[in-house]
Amino acid sequence: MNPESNAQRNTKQRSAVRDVLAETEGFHSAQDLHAMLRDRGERVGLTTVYRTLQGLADTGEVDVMRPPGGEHLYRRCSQGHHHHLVCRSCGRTVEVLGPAVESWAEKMAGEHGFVDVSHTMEIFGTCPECAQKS
Amino acid sequence: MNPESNAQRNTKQRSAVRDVLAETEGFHSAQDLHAMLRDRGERVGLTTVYRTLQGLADTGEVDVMRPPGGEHLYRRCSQGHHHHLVCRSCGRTVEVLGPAVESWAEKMAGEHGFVDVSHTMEIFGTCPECAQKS
DNA sequence: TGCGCTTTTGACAATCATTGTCATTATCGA
DNA sequence: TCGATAATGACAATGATTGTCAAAAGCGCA
Repeated sequence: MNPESNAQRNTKQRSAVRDVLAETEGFHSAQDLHAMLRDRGERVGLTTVYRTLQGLADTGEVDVMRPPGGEHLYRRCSQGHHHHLVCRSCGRTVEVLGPAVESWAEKMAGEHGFVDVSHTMEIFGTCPECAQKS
Repeated sequence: MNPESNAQRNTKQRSAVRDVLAETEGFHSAQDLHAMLRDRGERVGLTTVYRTLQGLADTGEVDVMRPPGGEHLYRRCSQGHHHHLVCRSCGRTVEVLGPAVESWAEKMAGEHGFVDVSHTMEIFGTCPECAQKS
């Protein structure tokens, strides 16, 4: 009956996942992160990694990206909403901010009576270096 | 050795897939479309549906959406770029136009020197009716 | 129009990320 | 410290998508 059920317990595994996320740059798949944890000697089950990431994604602590043709990629989310500009050749990622986009999305949703709104946006392109190579 | 190998042959199956797409509104999964084709008496393999959809997506004839937690959804692309407002409960879809978003994406990409830019955006929320039910 | 090369098809198997299960373990509040 | 309860993790299950390859169909050319 607890409305704000903060039943989030603080476990070693959860901290471990947070730690790797904090110490790595860029996006990584759940399986990647799992492998990193094993290399560090942490003993964390793959299932747990998945569930932890889901939880973190729910609370907005991490970003999730679903690139075409692949696994979900996770990344420590710098607080605040933002989007990504991704090079489709080398995978380089640039964070971009677009307050205008945020408010536009909200407005659109509002006009149609939608509530509890979220949105995803990704920009794909070829970065300067990759463009030069071809 | 043909550089522009337009080796696209015109088969019954391909037309059939195009036809269902043309005559249905909204998004449908590959499996959906396959089922519709069977109902019509068309004899098309599931594998072929997948491959045809991929091809159509490559040429930009159809939209692809990857909602969280599910299959890919395909839709005949109404010419012109647009985005979608999707109810995460009942799946209802509303098309929304946002020229501002388009140009913003282009500008952002340009500022970072990215070329050959495309982008995806989806807005998720709960539509008025579903919100009332809960 | 008929022939042959090449693409396409389609049934089935294989893949693989993600989720479900459930007994065991660890955490947190009292 | 103790007990209720959430979290863990090994494993199985799921299910969409892709690979395979022999058989069939399209298209260009004579």
